[in-house]
Amino acid sequence: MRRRRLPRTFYARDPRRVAPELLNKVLVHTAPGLEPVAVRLVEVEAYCGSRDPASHAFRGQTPRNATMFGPPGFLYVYFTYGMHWCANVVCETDGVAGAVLLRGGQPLEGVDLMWARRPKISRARDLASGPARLTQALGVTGVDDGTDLVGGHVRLYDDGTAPPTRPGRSTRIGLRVGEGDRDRWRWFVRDNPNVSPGRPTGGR
DNA sequence: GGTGTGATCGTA
DNA sequence: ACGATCACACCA
Repeated sequence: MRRRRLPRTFYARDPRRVAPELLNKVLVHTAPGLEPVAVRLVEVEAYCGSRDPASHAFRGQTPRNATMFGPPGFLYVYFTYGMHWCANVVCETDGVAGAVLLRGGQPLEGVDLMWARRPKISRARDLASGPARLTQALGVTGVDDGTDLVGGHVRLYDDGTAPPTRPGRSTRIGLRVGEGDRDRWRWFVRDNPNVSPGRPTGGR
Protein backbone atom coordinates (compact mmCIF):
# COMPACT_ATOMS: atom_id res chain seq x y z
CA MET A 1 0.00 0.00 0.00
CA ARG A 2 1.04 3.58 -0.65
CA ARG A 3 2.83 5.45 2.12
CA ARG A 4 0.97 8.28 3.72
CA ARG A 5 2.42 10.92 6.03
CA LEU A 6 0.92 11.16 9.49
CA PRO A 7 -0.84 14.50 10.17
CA ARG A 8 0.49 16.83 12.83
CA THR A 9 -2.59 16.10 14.95
CA PHE A 10 -1.51 12.47 15.23
CA TYR A 11 1.41 13.55 17.42
CA ALA A 12 -0.39 16.22 19.47
CA ARG A 13 -1.56 13.82 22.20
CA ASP A 14 -0.39 12.06 25.34
CA PRO A 15 2.69 10.01 24.37
CA ARG A 16 1.12 6.95 26.01
CA ARG A 17 -1.60 7.05 23.39
CA VAL A 18 0.76 7.85 20.52
CA ALA A 19 3.34 5.18 21.39
CA PRO A 20 1.35 1.98 20.66
CA GLU A 21 0.01 3.54 17.47
CA LEU A 22 3.58 4.09 16.25
CA LEU A 23 4.14 0.34 16.11
CA ASN A 24 4.33 -0.85 12.48
CA LYS A 25 4.71 2.71 11.19
CA VAL A 26 7.58 3.29 8.73
CA LEU A 27 10.51 5.59 9.56
CA VAL A 28 12.46 6.80 6.51
CA HIS A 29 15.79 8.64 6.44
CA THR A 30 16.95 10.30 3.24
CA ALA A 31 20.25 12.06 2.61
CA PRO A 32 21.60 13.68 -0.58
CA GLY A 33 23.39 11.16 -2.78
CA LEU A 34 22.42 8.20 -0.62
CA GLU A 35 19.65 5.68 -0.99
CA PRO A 36 16.76 6.00 1.47
CA VAL A 37 16.85 3.84 4.57
CA ALA A 38 13.55 2.64 5.99
CA VAL A 39 12.56 0.60 9.04
CA ARG A 40 9.25 -0.55 10.47
CA LEU A 41 9.00 0.47 14.13
CA VAL A 42 8.65 -2.54 16.42
CA GLU A 43 9.51 -1.17 19.90
CA VAL A 44 8.75 2.19 21.56
CA GLU A 45 8.54 3.82 25.01
CA ALA A 46 6.49 6.79 26.22
CA TYR A 47 8.01 9.60 28.32
CA CYS A 48 5.55 11.94 29.99
CA GLY A 49 7.51 15.15 30.36
CA SER A 50 7.11 17.25 33.48
CA ARG A 51 5.20 14.58 35.46
CA ASP A 52 7.57 11.72 34.60
CA PRO A 53 10.77 11.51 36.72
CA ALA A 54 12.40 9.38 34.01
CA SER A 55 11.84 12.01 31.33
CA HIS A 56 14.58 14.43 30.34
CA ALA A 57 11.92 17.14 30.63
CA PHE A 58 11.10 16.38 34.29
CA ARG A 59 13.37 19.12 35.64
CA GLY A 60 12.31 21.73 33.15
CA GLN A 61 13.55 23.05 29.84
CA THR A 62 17.27 23.17 29.04
CA PRO A 63 19.19 23.63 25.79
CA ARG A 64 19.47 19.85 25.48
CA ASN A 65 15.77 18.99 25.77
CA ALA A 66 14.29 22.13 24.18
CA THR A 67 12.91 20.22 21.19
CA MET A 68 10.69 18.20 23.55
CA PHE A 69 8.97 21.41 24.61
CA GLY A 70 8.31 22.51 21.04
CA PRO A 71 5.52 21.57 18.63
CA PRO A 72 4.61 17.92 17.99
CA GLY A 73 5.74 15.82 15.06
CA PHE A 74 9.43 16.70 15.31
CA LEU A 75 12.45 14.54 16.14
CA TYR A 76 14.15 14.93 19.54
CA VAL A 77 17.67 13.47 19.40
CA TYR A 78 19.93 13.30 22.45
CA PHE A 79 23.44 12.08 23.23
CA THR A 80 24.00 9.60 26.06
CA TYR A 81 26.62 7.34 27.67
CA GLY A 82 29.33 9.43 26.07
CA MET A 83 28.89 7.81 22.67
CA HIS A 84 25.29 7.05 21.67
CA TRP A 85 22.43 8.95 20.03
CA CYS A 86 18.78 8.18 20.72
CA ALA A 87 15.75 9.45 18.78
CA ASN A 88 12.28 10.38 20.01
CA VAL A 89 9.04 11.55 18.44
CA VAL A 90 7.84 14.78 20.09
CA CYS A 91 4.22 14.63 21.30
CA GLU A 92 1.76 16.97 23.05
CA THR A 93 1.04 20.55 22.04
CA ASP A 94 3.61 23.32 21.67
CA GLY A 95 4.93 24.23 25.12
CA VAL A 96 4.08 20.86 26.71
CA ALA A 97 6.83 18.21 26.90
CA GLY A 98 6.22 14.60 25.95
CA ALA A 99 7.92 12.12 23.66
CA VAL A 100 8.14 8.55 22.42
CA LEU A 101 11.58 6.92 22.37
CA LEU A 102 12.15 4.79 19.26
CA ARG A 103 13.76 1.59 20.53
CA GLY A 104 13.72 -0.83 17.64
CA GLY A 105 13.06 -1.16 13.91
CA GLN A 106 12.76 -3.92 11.35
CA PRO A 107 14.91 -3.13 8.29
CA LEU A 108 12.82 -2.55 5.15
CA GLU A 109 14.93 -0.59 2.64
CA GLY A 110 18.56 0.42 2.26
CA VAL A 111 19.72 -2.63 4.19
CA ASP A 112 23.18 -2.54 2.57
CA LEU A 113 23.63 1.04 3.75
CA MET A 114 22.51 0.03 7.23
CA TRP A 115 25.22 -2.65 7.28
CA ALA A 116 27.78 -0.08 6.14
CA ARG A 117 26.79 2.18 9.03
CA ARG A 118 26.93 -0.72 11.53
CA PRO A 119 30.30 -2.35 10.68
CA LYS A 120 30.78 -3.92 14.10
CA ILE A 121 27.86 -6.32 14.03
CA SER A 122 27.49 -9.72 12.38
CA ARG A 123 23.80 -10.57 12.72
CA ALA A 124 20.96 -8.93 10.82
CA ARG A 125 18.85 -8.85 13.95
CA ASP A 126 21.35 -6.40 15.50
CA LEU A 127 20.97 -3.83 12.71
CA ALA A 128 18.34 -1.67 14.41
CA SER A 129 17.22 -3.55 17.56
CA GLY A 130 17.98 -0.93 20.22
CA PRO A 131 17.61 2.85 20.44
CA ALA A 132 21.24 3.67 19.64
CA ARG A 133 21.46 0.89 17.07
CA LEU A 134 18.45 2.34 15.31
CA THR A 135 19.99 5.82 15.05
CA GLN A 136 23.28 4.35 13.83
CA ALA A 137 21.53 2.34 11.14
CA LEU A 138 19.65 5.42 9.96
CA GLY A 139 22.60 7.78 10.23
CA VAL A 140 20.75 9.95 12.76
CA THR A 141 22.85 12.16 15.10
CA GLY A 142 22.52 15.41 17.00
CA VAL A 143 22.43 17.43 13.80
CA ASP A 144 19.04 15.81 13.13
CA ASP A 145 17.56 17.11 16.39
CA GLY A 146 14.48 19.17 15.53
CA THR A 147 13.84 17.56 12.15
CA ASP A 148 10.23 17.77 10.99
CA LEU A 149 8.83 14.25 10.76
CA VAL A 150 6.04 15.45 8.47
CA GLY A 151 8.16 17.28 5.91
CA GLY A 152 11.85 16.86 6.74
CA HIS A 153 14.59 14.44 5.74
CA VAL A 154 13.50 12.00 8.45
CA ARG A 155 9.83 11.12 8.05
CA LEU A 156 7.20 8.84 9.52
CA TYR A 157 4.69 7.08 7.30
CA ASP A 158 1.67 4.83 7.55
CA ASP A 159 2.01 2.20 4.84
CA GLY A 160 -1.33 0.60 5.61
CA THR A 161 0.00 -1.88 8.15
CA ALA A 162 -2.15 -1.53 11.25
CA PRO A 163 -0.58 -1.46 14.71
CA PRO A 164 -0.86 -4.77 16.57
CA THR A 165 -4.30 -5.24 18.10
CA ARG A 166 -2.58 -6.81 21.12
CA PRO A 167 0.98 -5.41 21.34
CA GLY A 168 3.52 -6.68 23.85
CA ARG A 169 3.79 -4.37 26.84
CA SER A 170 6.19 -3.95 29.77
CA THR A 171 7.87 -1.46 32.05
CA ARG A 172 10.52 0.70 30.40
CA ILE A 173 14.13 -0.38 29.94
CA GLY A 174 17.29 0.94 31.54
CA LEU A 175 15.78 3.33 34.07
CA ARG A 176 16.91 3.82 37.64
CA VAL A 177 14.20 6.30 38.56
CA GLY A 178 10.61 6.99 37.80
CA GLU A 179 9.45 3.50 37.03
CA GLY A 180 6.51 2.13 38.99
CA ASP A 181 5.32 -1.42 38.50
CA ARG A 182 2.05 -0.01 37.19
CA ASP A 183 3.80 2.13 34.58
CA ARG A 184 4.09 -0.20 31.64
CA TRP A 185 4.95 2.41 29.05
CA ARG A 186 6.96 0.21 26.69
CA TRP A 187 5.18 -1.35 23.73
CA PHE A 188 6.54 -3.76 21.16
CA VAL A 189 5.50 -6.03 18.30
CA ARG A 190 5.33 -9.56 19.69
CA ASP A 191 7.68 -12.23 18.42
CA ASN A 192 9.60 -9.79 16.26
CA PRO A 193 13.39 -10.39 16.35
CA ASN A 194 14.12 -6.67 16.05
CA VAL A 195 13.10 -5.69 19.57
CA SER A 196 15.96 -4.96 21.97
CA PRO A 197 18.16 -7.95 22.79
CA GLY A 198 17.82 -9.92 26.00
CA ARG A 199 14.25 -8.76 26.49
CA PRO A 200 10.95 -10.50 25.91
CA THR A 201 9.63 -10.43 22.36
CA GLY A 202 6.38 -12.18 23.08
CA GLY A 203 5.52 -11.63 26.73
CA ARG A 204 2.73 -9.87 28.62
C1' DG B 1 20.66 -19.05 27.48
C1' DG B 2 22.50 -15.82 31.12
C1' DT B 3 25.48 -12.15 33.72
C1' DG B 4 29.23 -8.64 34.16
C1' DT B 5 32.02 -4.79 32.55
C1' DG B 6 34.68 -1.13 29.92
C1' DA B 7 34.06 2.48 26.71
C1' DT B 8 33.36 7.60 26.54
C1' DC B 9 31.68 12.59 27.34
C1' DG B 10 27.84 16.16 27.59
C1' DT B 11 24.93 17.58 31.06
C1' DA B 12 23.36 19.35 35.43
C1' DA C 1 28.93 11.78 39.12
C1' DC C 2 26.00 9.73 36.07
C1' DG C 3 23.23 8.21 32.08
C1' DA C 4 16.15 6.47 28.05
C1' DT C 5 23.45 1.99 25.66
C1' DC C 6 26.37 -1.24 23.17
C1' DA C 7 29.49 -4.97 22.31
C1' DC C 8 32.09 -8.44 23.89
C1' DA C 9 33.88 -11.62 27.31
C1' DC C 10 32.85 -15.30 30.03
C1' DC C 11 30.00 -19.04 32.19
C1' DA C 12 26.37 -22.44 31.71
